[in-house]
Amino acid sequence: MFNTRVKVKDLLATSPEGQDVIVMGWVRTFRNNQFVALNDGSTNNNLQVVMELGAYDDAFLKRITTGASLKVKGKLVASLGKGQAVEVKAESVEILGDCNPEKYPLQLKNRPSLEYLREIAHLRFRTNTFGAVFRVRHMLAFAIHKFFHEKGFLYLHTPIVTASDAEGAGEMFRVTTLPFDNPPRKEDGNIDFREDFFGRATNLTVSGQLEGELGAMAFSEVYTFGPTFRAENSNTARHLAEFWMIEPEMAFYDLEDNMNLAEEFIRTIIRFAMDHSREDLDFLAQRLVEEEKQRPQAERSEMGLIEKLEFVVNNRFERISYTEAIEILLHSPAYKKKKFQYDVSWGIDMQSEHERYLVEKHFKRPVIVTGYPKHIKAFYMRQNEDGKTVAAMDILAPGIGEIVGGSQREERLDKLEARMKEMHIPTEEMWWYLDTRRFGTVPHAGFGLGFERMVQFVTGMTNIRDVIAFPRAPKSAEF
RNA sequence: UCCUCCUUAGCUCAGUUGGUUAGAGCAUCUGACUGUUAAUCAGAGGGUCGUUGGUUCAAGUCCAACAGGGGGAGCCA
Repeated sequence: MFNTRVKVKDLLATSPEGQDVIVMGWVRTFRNNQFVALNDGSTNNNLQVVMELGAYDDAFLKRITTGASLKVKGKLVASLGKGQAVEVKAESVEILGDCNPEKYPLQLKNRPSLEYLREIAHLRFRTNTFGAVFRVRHMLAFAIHKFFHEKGFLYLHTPIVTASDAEGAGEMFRVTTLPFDNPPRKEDGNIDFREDFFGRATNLTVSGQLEGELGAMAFSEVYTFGPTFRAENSNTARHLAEFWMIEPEMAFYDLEDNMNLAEEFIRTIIRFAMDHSREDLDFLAQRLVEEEKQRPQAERSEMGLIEKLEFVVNNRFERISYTEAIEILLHSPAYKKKKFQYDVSWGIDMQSEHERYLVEKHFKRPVIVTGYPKHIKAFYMRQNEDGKTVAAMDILAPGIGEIVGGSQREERLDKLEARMKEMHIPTEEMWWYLDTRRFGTVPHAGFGLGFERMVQFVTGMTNIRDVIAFPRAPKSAEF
């Protein structure tokens, strides 16, 4: 019976002919004991419900407070007021849930800060900003599945709990059922994980890539899209301990195929969000304009949010080699004026300041950098003929830095094993991974994309904790 | 983890060279008004100044430690 209701978004797009409607939602504001701005999360726009003066007693009217939930039956009519095209003339109003205004922490007229809203993350979805952010997040997630599905990729669910093999992607969260106070120990004093639930040490996954490669060796093209965990003590606006990552892995792809896919992927999902979440993106763009007004002129961005997204959708990404990137940095005015804090030379792992210079100052667009020195990259990346570099590619985006990291994988067993030994990665434990190179190996490639960074880029939100529903970060796991 | 800044009413913020009873706007409450659009108008209540310790005749104000948060860096997605 609740499903006889019509969503606010649909009502606002309906031509008013006095038809009977049922609408439910939460009160945003209540003016003049007559006008309820009702919101149900389907859009940031509120539906105006008009309650006839004198038709309700005072005690009832006092219960219609910001945050209270209502069921309204009435007629959809053309609005007499100027702020909206349609409104509902109420015939009955039922309060589904009261909301004590003296205790309700979300009084929207107070313009609460993002930091405050983070402390009430269970309620922040009811704000326009977070309403828009999470609808856009949803639209991007949907676009991602749509993109890969239409290309014939198989959605592979890689495990959340993994054995502690050397994947080398960062600090891990341990998964165990052993007692903390007195765990079983081996003779040498170390904890005996043979006694643990899985009979070995296990952790939360830091990447689904290796398992993704196994899938690609049968299905040709797969992708994973799931939660990923890093126990790094990172306190920044672009790191989380729990985040969502998209990792496609493709057989019969070389590095160029990989770049082409990554670029098409990014462009396609942004286009999709612009086509299907335009209202929310316009709202977020306006929010950014207001935010920028608080900043000094020099720190303001050159492009608005919509312009920036249009630009990315309509322009090719710049593609340069690592060696060219170093050359550009060495010949840059910033380098000559000693503006960089960290020195530049071939072989360095580029710092944030270097990446930002390339993306934001030199090219002013997303940049794909390829051919990194092998000593700063992972063991599984395909070694180039020069003996110094690997077939890696990073996509750097304005404002957030590295958004994609990928490579063509080393498919040659001898080269891969030699590299693993050099990097002290135990080949015995990785027998299952090496089997793909033993039995019908093929050239293949893939990349990883941090979903929250993508959402940041599209929504313009500067703190990653504001684009995930319940952020997990050092010293922070409320809700 | 490092550097730096911040923490005053429910929220956003003022608070002078340390000085008597800590302020504003909004929110909330009471009343007025009633086609409003962040409604408007009048009035009221609301504070252990993050915590602990120190300096001083006197601390919101100075010092230290700790906690939480912002910005930047490292690690990375």
